[in-house]
Amino acid sequence: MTPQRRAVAEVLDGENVHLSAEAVHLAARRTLPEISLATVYNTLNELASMGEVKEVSAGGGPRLYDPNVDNPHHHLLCTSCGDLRDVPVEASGIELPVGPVPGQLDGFVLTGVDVTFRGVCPACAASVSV
Amino acid sequence: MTPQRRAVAEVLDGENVHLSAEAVHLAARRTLPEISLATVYNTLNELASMGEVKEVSAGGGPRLYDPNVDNPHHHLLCTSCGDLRDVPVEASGIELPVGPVPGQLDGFVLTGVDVTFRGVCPACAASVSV
DNA sequence: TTCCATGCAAAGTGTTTGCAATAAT
DNA sequence: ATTATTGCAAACACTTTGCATGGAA
Repeated sequence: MTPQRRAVAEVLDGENVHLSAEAVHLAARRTLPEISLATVYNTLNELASMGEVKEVSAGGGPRLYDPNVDNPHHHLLCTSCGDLRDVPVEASGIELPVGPVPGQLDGFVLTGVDVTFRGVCPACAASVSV
Repeated sequence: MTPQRRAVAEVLDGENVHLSAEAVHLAARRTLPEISLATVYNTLNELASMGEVKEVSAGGGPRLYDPNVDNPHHHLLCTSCGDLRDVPVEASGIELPVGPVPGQLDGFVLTGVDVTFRGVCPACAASVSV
């Protein structure tokens, strides 16, 4: 556990709006100014393969990193500014299949389901109408 | 309507496995060998903004293009080979909210919901176990 | 000493853009 | 003649990789 990894982990910890690698880099620099972007990428990839963090691809932009891996949740993407936040499952009107998913899926071995709501956040809606 | 656009449209038409821009380029070359990749990108972007095609971002890989914009459906992504195919809604065990979505979503104006199942396709499962 | 993580810079992917040549009205 | 579209190549955004350095066991 190096200072760099700790810095990256601290940035992610407790976030509910998900960050890009560059945003993580920026934030991590506040506590560790000499950390490099490559190290942030490497660390994020390690965290992802350890299952500490989940990579989510939002629209066409950069990959975002979601530290909330324990509570099942959906995502809410602002297609205007790219912000991606969590949505509690019970607020979404969608229920995930509880049991094993039906075999209709062509013999796939399923590992998960992602649900992403797309829309325009209040801030963007306001700035468009101005 | 130029030959290039027709070639791109023809490639996409009727596909149920979604293609990357490069795959579209490759396929379009079969009928129009001189078509350029840039034109494929331009055309795909136009089709997308006209609503004839939907861009979907699969994992970290290239963007994929989904010509099936009329029938609501989910997606099934093989995280091993990157293949993305349609799933009929009724085969998924997930029901999309029918009415207006609850106001719990922080005042977002919703434009859609994407549901993506992740898993490993039979072909990849077989080649892993070999 | 041995090892691994870092930082930098270069290379790699995927996508967009500037511009001259071309084709259509 | 005017306008829009193409192809090419260069630029661009994001991510990964190679390699020399430096710290920890």
